[in-house]
Amino acid sequence: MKEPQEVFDAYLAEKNLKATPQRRLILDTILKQKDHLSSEELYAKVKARDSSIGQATVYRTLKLLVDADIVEPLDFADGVTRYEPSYGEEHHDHLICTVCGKNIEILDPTIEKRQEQIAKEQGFKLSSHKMYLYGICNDCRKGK
Amino acid sequence: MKEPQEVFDAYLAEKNLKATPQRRLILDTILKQKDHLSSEELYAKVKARDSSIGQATVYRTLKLLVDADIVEPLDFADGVTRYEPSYGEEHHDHLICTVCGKNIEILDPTIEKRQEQIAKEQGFKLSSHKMYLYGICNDCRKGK
DNA sequence: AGTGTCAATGCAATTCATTATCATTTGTGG
DNA sequence: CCACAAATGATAATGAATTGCATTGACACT
Repeated sequence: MKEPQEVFDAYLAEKNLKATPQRRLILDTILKQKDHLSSEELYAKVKARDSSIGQATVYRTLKLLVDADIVEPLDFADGVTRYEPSYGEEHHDHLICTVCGKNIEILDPTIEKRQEQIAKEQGFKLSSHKMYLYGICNDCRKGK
Repeated sequence: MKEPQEVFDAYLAEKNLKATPQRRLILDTILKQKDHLSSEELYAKVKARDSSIGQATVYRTLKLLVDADIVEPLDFADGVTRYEPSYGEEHHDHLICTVCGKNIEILDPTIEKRQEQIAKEQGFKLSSHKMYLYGICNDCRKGK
């Protein structure tokens, strides 16, 4: 499989956009991260490596990465959009603790299959889906 | 079954809050609406009936209605939160056409059950969930 | 009716994430 | 190496949502 960086370069070339050091650095920073980063957090990490980079560039690059299917936006219902690398990763959904913010990745074939089926029944060609389960985790329930 | 207005009154009474004409008017306006309204749109409709009502009151009342489980917030990923009456309605998810914006309400017991199960397996007490299926509807595929 | 209390309101101002503007700099294909 | 479109960083602007505040209103008790 191709490296994410190569995929990004190809995407940029195809769109007649430029491969700049900033863009490379931003992608590299996301890839190095296991967690789901908000653009704010990402900006902080990027800035630590090159303090001259501006917020706007981070936002702009994130958009490109999402469009290039290298990164996926997540909505944990706390007002900020988070991102995770998606290129080469298996699709998964999220189970989120609304108290501590902990989140667990889930993958359930039963659900995935039903989703496809439902869409077909309605005459839709499914292109993507989002599923978020919100709840309170064990620790937070005990911690009361 | 009780009327939504009664439920709201009961909720307000329990919380030592007041049943004001503005609040009643806002709830009434939502109930009269079949579509999913953003607070902006709701504000416009409310203002048409009583031009003295302020935006903030609409926001504040929506929060109360959500808390009272009379109304449910929806997130169609377009930056604005929409609301729909949920009291007395069966829970459902949404299948959205990314071309024309059409959205179909779906309800699938299989998925609902699996969601509960998954949460339990992870030690979570599920409080809510969101599931959105995005695709292209029959009409829009033909219309090409 | 008068008064005390406290929530509710409308307005304006504010917050916060995200986006647009713009002058300047920098890749990239020729 | 050049020309030029695209990218950048700084900053201003946007837009949804929230908050502060002075005023108003509702209700209970006298």
